[in-house]
Amino acid sequence: MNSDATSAPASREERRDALVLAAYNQIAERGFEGLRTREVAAEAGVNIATLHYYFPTKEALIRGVVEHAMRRFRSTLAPHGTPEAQLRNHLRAVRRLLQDEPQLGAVMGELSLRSARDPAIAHIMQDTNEAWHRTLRGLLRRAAAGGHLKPELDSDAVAALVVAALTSMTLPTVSASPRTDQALRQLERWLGI
Amino acid sequence: MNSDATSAPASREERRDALVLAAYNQIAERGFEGLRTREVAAEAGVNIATLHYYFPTKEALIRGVVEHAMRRFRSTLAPHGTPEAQLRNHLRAVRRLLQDEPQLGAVMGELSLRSARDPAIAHIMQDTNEAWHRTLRGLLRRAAAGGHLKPELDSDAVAALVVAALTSMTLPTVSASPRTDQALRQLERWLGI
Amino acid sequence: MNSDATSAPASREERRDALVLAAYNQIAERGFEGLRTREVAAEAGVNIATLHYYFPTKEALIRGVVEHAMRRFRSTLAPHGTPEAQLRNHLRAVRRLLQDEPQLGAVMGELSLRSARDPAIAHIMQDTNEAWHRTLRGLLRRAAAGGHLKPELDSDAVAALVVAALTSMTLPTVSASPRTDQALRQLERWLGI
Amino acid sequence: MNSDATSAPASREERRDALVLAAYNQIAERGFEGLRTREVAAEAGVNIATLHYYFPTKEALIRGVVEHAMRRFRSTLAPHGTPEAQLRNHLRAVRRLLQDEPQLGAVMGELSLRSARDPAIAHIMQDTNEAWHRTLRGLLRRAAAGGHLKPELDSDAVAALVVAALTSMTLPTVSASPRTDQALRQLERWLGI
DNA sequence: AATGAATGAGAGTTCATTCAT
DNA sequence: AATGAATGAACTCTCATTCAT
Repeated sequence: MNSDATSAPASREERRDALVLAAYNQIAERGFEGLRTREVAAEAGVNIATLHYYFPTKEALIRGVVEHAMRRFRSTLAPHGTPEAQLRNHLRAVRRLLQDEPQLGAVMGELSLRSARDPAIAHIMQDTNEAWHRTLRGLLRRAAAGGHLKPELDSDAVAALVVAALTSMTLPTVSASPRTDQALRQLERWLGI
Repeated sequence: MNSDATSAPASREERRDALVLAAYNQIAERGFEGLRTREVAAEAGVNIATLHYYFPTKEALIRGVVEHAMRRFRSTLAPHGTPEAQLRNHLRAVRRLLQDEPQLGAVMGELSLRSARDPAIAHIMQDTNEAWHRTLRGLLRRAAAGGHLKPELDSDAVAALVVAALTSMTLPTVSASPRTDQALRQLERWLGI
Repeated sequence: MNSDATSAPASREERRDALVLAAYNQIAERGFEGLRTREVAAEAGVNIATLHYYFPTKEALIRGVVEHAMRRFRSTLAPHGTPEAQLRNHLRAVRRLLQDEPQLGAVMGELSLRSARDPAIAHIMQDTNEAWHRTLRGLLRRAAAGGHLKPELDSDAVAALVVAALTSMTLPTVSASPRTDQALRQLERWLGI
Repeated sequence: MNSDATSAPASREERRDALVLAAYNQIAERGFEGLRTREVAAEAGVNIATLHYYFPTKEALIRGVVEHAMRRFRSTLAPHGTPEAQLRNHLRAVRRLLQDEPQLGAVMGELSLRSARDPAIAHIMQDTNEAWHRTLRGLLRRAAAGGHLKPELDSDAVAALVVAALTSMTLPTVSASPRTDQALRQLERWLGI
């Protein structure tokens, strides 16, 4: 619950964001299964009718959450440094992001499952995944060209494997395991970074 | 819809199984979000009250689905042959299972996410994952001991990575990608199998 | 409110009818504007969910009311005796029906207005009106053929005027006027019956 | 939608009238059942809060509509010429008015039904009807006195019948019928005008 | 004089569960 | 063992109205 009597009056954008964030947290905590508009409104400190003033339907609110999660996740995709360093940093950044903000993993997992039933989400997730894959493949190729990576690697296949390994960490079953860090380090060893 | 007027009268066990299977399919198709007991009963060809005769609550029915999914999944964990062959076969068997019975992946994904909220499911999923991990680690060790695997590999870490990679395939985002097979082949290459 | 603790258990058909009757009374009392499913359920002595067990939507319930009102009204259209007597009896029967069961007039008025927005209702009302018109025209012709009516009358036009005059009595503005009976008697005088 | 950016700034009275007219049109189109203040405000090109500045409640707005409709209708009641001509003209004027401005019939019908629940409306409608009746009766008497009408007619009863017949034309069921004009002509024939 | 933002009360509808038979 | 009927609680969404500016 967020109702802070001393907080400054929220602007239009801030209130929208607060609602999206509340929904984001609710989805992380209870899944789409347990997402209740009244709960979201309460957590944002507003009346249920106010929620509908900003988002005409629950679906519209969910689209807001999708955008938020994607923006949040894409922030990890813009590294700098040498390609090898970027690769290593990227693996660790994703891992850290999912650890520091466990909601993101949960929401991404929920969205991934929902994409099987919701073409709009499927499309967005696919786009994001494609961008992610291309970024990784680019890094792998440049690292190989610079002689800092075993040249026999198929950059497409490796990129796909890295995406898969990192994606699996959005699932509690995997991310809760104490061996997940070992798995990532093994990946780094194989990549030689 | 399963109501076959000419079918033999269903035994207690058969009816229970039919209900579990109907629920399993419903979860695969609509997620926990869209699981409706009435729909399950209808698909099993019985009245909603009959469902509650076999499963007092929706939760009880879900526990039945969990058992079913786990049994289904564990069946892939019992390979034979040389350790290297078992390893390779296992990777392919999991891949094939998820392709042939897409419901299993969907349900496993749903269960994985739900385990964050449901300790009972979390416990079962963890047990299954532990068993899976131990099986893989054993194979890796025996393969290494037989000289059929690069000896410098940390079998614990590799097993974790394999589990992660295969688990990621329960998510539509990954399993729908055309590069998933390449990723698996890359894994085989690194393992040297 | 109808909840009679000593009443016999209602059969499927009885309960349906009770709900339709409750809705019919509510529409008469408060108009479509004030029709509330919860109120209807309460008047029929059942839970709101039970109402939806019998009628999936409010619209379905309204269709039930339309049928009921039409059946109720058509019952007046089957007279017997000589054509002149039938005519006279019909005028009086309609008048009496609307006086004894003021709900019917109110509901018919509501339906008439709603037919401007609801093609299904428009169709039903039109059919009923056509049947009514034909019945009256038939009576007028037979009465004229028997020499009991001024032969110069245009039976089509007269029938239309009778329908209009009687229909106007569904409006409270008209039916509440103390001169409505005089108007009907004037009509009889002109018809010579 | 009426928002004309180039129009002169509306005066207090004009804005009030615009809102009443918008409400009048909405009632004609959707009935009291579908009357929404937001829709009215939008059609008048103002904010919903502005509507409440002019009309504190929805009821107040409706009273405004009642006045407007009554004024509109009464305009037909002031004929001139010989009594017979006035009578004939009146019948035709009402018919034409309802054809040219179908909203008026719809609104009058809605008001008539509402008068059963709303004493204020009932009172106004009754007054209007009384005035109408007296006007017609006066015309009938003068026409009879002038020898232009069958003298045996009961002017009170005939006036009531004329009012009833014309009132019925506010109902779509009647006014939509192609025989309404015939009915009116039959009335004229009987009156001998 | 006018508005964007907010809300309380309540609408129709859904759903897991229960009960009498 | 099986069901039709019934329900309490809760859901998303709507609407007339209010309030600060």
